[in-house]
Amino acid sequence: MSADPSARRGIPDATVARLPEYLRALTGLAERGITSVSSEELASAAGVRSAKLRKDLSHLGSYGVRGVGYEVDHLAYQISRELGLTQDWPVAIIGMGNLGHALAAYSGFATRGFRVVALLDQDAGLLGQEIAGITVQPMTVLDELVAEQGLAIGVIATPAASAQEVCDALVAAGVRSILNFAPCVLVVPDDVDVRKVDLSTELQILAFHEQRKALAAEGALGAVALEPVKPELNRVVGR
Amino acid sequence: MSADPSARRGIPDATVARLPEYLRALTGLAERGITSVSSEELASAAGVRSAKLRKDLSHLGSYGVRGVGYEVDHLAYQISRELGLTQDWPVAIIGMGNLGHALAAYSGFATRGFRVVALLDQDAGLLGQEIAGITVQPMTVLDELVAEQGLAIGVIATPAASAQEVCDALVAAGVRSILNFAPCVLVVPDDVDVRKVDLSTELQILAFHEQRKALAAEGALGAVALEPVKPELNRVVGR
DNA sequence: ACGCTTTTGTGAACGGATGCACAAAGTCAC
DNA sequence: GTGACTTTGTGCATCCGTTCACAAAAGCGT
Repeated sequence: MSADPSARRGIPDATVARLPEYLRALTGLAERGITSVSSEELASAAGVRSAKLRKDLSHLGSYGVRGVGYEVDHLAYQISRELGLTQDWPVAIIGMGNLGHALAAYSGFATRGFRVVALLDQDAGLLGQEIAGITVQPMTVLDELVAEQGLAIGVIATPAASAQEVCDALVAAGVRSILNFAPCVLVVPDDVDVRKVDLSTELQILAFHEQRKALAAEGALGAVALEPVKPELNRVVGR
Repeated sequence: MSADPSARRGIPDATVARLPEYLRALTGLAERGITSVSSEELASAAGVRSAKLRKDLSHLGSYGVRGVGYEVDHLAYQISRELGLTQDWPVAIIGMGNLGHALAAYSGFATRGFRVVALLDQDAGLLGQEIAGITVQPMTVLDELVAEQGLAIGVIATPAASAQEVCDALVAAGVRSILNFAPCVLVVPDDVDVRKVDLSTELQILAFHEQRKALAAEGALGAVALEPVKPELNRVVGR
């Protein structure tokens, strides 16, 4: 309806994915006492091109001043609001193995906007144990957490074998946003969002590029080696 | 040069990012004794559309049989090879805090293709301690690791404040592939690949979508009440 | 041998994201 | 008030990735 540029029905996913980085950069600037920033400077701090930054920001409204730049606090607030960080989202972590344990203590949650309200595990042996000041509870409290605490986000840190089962329990309890650390594909209804964080996938992508670099170097040396001169350049590369 | 379809100069990044998932799906099928699979089945197991899967696979060559499908073992091998997993990549983890500790013990590395050869930390208090069977060493051994172990991949699990410093040390030692868990932008030369894994970014993206869902529900209920009042509500801050 | 069925591999259309270049809109100096 | 200067916001062209739809290729039954 409105011609308001913040007709936020359609902020591109690619833009949304970058907003947290912009917010982080702005927070850093604010801590250093900087109150105003140009798109060029902010883009550089966030690791993108200034044109991309400006286009991204234009999707949330017109918060800059031509000839001057952006007011750091104000822009940070606008991005926070757009991301829904002006409220605290209750989070539950399921699976208190190595990873879940680390996540419970990880400062990432300490960021304004999120609050760990529960640690859950299926293993009766861990129940009652206290981790990072929170008592580990059984999965059966999920319904209660959603109803009484407004639990909205579930973090799955279980082995892959139990991830789908845990996911189903979260969905059944009414959780519609899931962060999955288990290396597997989760099947969920359309109205549930799943984001996946996968260490071994990332390593494999790095390995692909690393291999390409190694092959390129080898190829370059090989080409030289084909020339009848300079045989001593044949060094072992990569491997 | 060659008209070989596996002219791998250009496998799209988007495709490379999905290959690990295909590989995982294939491994799962193989474990269940399945020897042949159609693009439809494999795509379903990997959570993508069959057309996308087929196009992705077509970038590495023509390994399917029309009217039949793909031979599981063979395709798994081809993807492994393309990803560079037929060799073991030496990995070092830097930063033995909560996260680094969990990563050292995490089974993600146990996947064929990677081998943790060192755990490093700048804190002298942790040196000599043994984690997951590996002794924590100081950063100064980096050069040695690259020269003698062929260290190729560095995993940064330090706080954001020291991440760039650690990154610079890795690059100086010759490491060209970095997986960064610290919530910050790393500046590196062009020939170095950095991939970032960031818990709080992922949570914030989820929060955005969660908020949108909440607003949509609210809007559906109270559309009449909310609509006329909205303009000028957000223009509070001057400068 | 031959047509019927299945499934791959891919050309072509489409849509979204990126980068470029510049007009519009503001500040600042005087 | 005016003109020079700075920086935003955005139309446009381009590129990359996804989806569609189908011809080509293989197996199978007769």
